Amino acid sequence: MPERPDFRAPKGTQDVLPPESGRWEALLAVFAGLARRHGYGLVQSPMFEDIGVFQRIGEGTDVVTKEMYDFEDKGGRHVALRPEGTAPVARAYVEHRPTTPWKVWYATPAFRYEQPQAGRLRQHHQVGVEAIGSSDPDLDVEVIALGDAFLRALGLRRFRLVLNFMGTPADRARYAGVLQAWLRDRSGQLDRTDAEKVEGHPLRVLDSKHAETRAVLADAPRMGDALDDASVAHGRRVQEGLEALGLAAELDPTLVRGLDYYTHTLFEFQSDALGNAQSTLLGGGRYDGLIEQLGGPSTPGIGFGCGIERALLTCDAEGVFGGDSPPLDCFVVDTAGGDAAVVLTRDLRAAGLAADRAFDSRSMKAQMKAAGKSGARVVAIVGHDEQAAGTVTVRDLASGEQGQVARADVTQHIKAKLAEPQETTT
RNA sequence: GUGGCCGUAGCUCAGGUGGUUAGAGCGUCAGGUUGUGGCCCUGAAGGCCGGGGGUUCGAGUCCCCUCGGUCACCCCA
Repeated sequence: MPERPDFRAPKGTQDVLPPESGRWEALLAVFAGLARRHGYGLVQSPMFEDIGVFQRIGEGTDVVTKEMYDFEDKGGRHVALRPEGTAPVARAYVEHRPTTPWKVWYATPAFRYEQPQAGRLRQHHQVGVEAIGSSDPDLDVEVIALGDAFLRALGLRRFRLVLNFMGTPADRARYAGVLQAWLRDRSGQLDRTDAEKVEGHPLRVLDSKHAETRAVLADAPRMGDALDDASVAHGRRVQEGLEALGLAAELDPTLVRGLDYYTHTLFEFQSDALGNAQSTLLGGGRYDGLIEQLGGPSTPGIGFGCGIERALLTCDAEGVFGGDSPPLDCFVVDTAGGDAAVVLTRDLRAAGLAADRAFDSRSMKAQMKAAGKSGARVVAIVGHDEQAAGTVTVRDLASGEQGQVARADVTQHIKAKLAEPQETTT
């Protein structure tokens, strides 16, 4: 006996099917609309890049060093599936040199080889924006406000905006050195896993969850003290702008993000709806050195990414952004066979209506059941009687009223009927 | 990558201490109404009990391995 195949979606991936996928369509439409109104255009770039594109941006990060899906293609090129959305856009900017400020948005899968759990997948999806070519703090404010507007448009309310400022790459390096020296002297008091980070990534120790470490950190040197005057002014202007828009932000000097390229403004929208482990809904920041690292001229940039699965999970937790798919306008029931249903359904659709029908010559009762389940407002019945008389029976599913309409007038009649306020009786 | 918990029809689940043909609700299909949905009634289909190995006269129930999910760590969206 041959083994029966038993294929499943790969570990850490999932199929999104109707009706759940209706929420994806809606979410994407919300994001696309907001991006357009903010002056951002869509960018579509490859799902994989030369692995160097990603290695350049995160030499010390887990996302790049441990979690990448990389492989050699048949031509011997070492490529990687994108683990995040910013680097490919930055690479495209360097390649094409569009005029600045270049404001773009994307919706993309992202791949990371990690241990999956709810809200953390090996293939997840993000919507995001990037704005390249301006260091104006007002742009930071615009990007953050766009993130806020998006979450609110989904109906989310129970989230908070957390901010930090890293300063210039030089500020950041200086602070990392100071912090590292300070932590070295106290490595015995830190949690063991945190102590191991001191040499490689001292900044990572900052957002530790371990109580021992947090106690030590209480009087560690602050990042804010390491910033130069211009960096301080940038941060202040961002905070003023957010305030002018009525956006409450909480400054957290221990906020550190997983990609190493951030400078100046760093931000996250967090929700505790999913528990601590997956609290970040949307995160981003400025990356003023990134374009240069990818071979372009020194060019500032800022952006964010938002995880779609996580956003939807958070919507569930808050009981918002439900998945009511738009109902059908008309369902065609056919008991006579022949071309009547084929042609009528086409005509309804051509007239701009959402129309569907039953197949497989099912009984009228079964077809009516399907019509009811479809949520259609009206049913158009074509049977022997109608075909003989050159008419169609049009039934209003909510009221149960029905009548004969001349075949030539059906689409007009149904359109007019749909324009009437919906019956609520019976 | 490490550790805990879980894995029975499409879905949600029930199946004391191992014992004959593995059950329910919902969903699906058909009939009750030979051209009329929702409610109701009747019936049917649908299970390598995640997979493999072992213990046993006998395993959905016990043991081992494995795959998947989930939670925590880690990391992050």
